Amino acid sequence: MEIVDRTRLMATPEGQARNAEIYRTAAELMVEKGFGGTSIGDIAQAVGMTKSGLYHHIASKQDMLYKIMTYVMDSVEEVVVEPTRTIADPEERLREIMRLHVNGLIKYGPAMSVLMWEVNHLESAGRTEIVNRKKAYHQYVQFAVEELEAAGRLQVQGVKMTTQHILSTIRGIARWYSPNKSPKVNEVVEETINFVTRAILKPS
Amino acid sequence: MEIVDRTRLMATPEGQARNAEIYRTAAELMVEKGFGGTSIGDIAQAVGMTKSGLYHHIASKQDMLYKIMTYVMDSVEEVVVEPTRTIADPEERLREIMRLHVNGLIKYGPAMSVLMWEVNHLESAGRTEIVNRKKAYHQYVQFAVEELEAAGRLQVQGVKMTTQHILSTIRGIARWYSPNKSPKVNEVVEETINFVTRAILKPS
DNA sequence: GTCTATAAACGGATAGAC
DNA sequence: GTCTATCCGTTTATAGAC
Repeated sequence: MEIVDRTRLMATPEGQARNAEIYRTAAELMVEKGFGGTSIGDIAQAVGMTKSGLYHHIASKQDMLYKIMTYVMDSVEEVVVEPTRTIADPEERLREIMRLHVNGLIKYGPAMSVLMWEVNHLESAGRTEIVNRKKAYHQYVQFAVEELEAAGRLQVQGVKMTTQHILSTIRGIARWYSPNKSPKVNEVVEETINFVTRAILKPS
Repeated sequence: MEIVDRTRLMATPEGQARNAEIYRTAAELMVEKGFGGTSIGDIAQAVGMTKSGLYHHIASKQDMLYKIMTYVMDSVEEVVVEPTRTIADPEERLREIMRLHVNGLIKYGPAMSVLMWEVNHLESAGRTEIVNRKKAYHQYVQFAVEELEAAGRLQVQGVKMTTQHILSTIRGIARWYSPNKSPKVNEVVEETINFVTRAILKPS
């Protein structure tokens, strides 16, 4: 099941395939070596170009980072938030959010990792924008937890800390999961959902 | 309750106070801007010195990173692993590991964050060494989970994934916890332990 | 132990040819 | 769309004075 078209995710507004490869490679390098540790030269070399050649495709290193984050954030809103908005039951909604979030994490690992861990390197307006969108997503998850608490189905005291723990567990997957290895995606998804729901919900 | 003397943690072998300040400041900057994004000039400025002045205290930027990680790793082994080795019951041991780990995380936040997230920037021999020590700690935690499974007290299927989720939850705290804010350290410790134990243990 | 000065390399980014 | 050549600021690191 495709969550979203892979090309679209990393495409620039012009939507060219070459750009997709550039941004994907850049994301991979940034995850491996950090934004500051990844030079334009590194990226150029990885896609088989010179620095100047690369600059034909990008505006600046900073803008690259912004574009990667924008497209991933778009995807999260499109494939995680939108499809779950209409789920009335908070437990079911939270389960679905987690399922889609983990699936996206695994499919678009590097770019999502950049979004999660390199926001500090964004500058000025772009930074504010991405930070706000990330906060909004956090709020969206927290809202489900709040509804669970209001319904008396939450086992824990702190809604905020609970939300943090849920998201930490999910984000952590990006650090240890490697494709083509033992646990299949679906196992990871299911066991993560079980882990979290057992942790936060009253036994039914 | 002091986990370990703060000066000792970041002291160089010579054990001078000035060095402690330098390494602590360096760790803070590296957490904020990443290893690659933090220059020797930044660190020098933050401690009120020139770059050359700073080089009297350090061998190289790379060596700084290695020293920070070594001392934090030493601390983890000393204040988390050693005091829990003799606890026979795996559940009690795991609880105590989590308690001490979270406490250390909060007390020595920046340096621990560097250990957790900047290992990729270590080079050659030092990198191998630190990576192995981190693996050993991971194994130590996983062993408690394995013993719980052998005793039939584990509710989950995968020991490895469970260990990852436990450590993700703990490490995540470093990303959202800010001192002098609402949840007191002890609340964080207790609720985190509850979160994890509910997630992984069969109801007793 | 801290400074000024400087070396040597690398960084992001641009101009202009093809 | 990719290249060579180049600009210029920054980076790590050292030499040597005080």
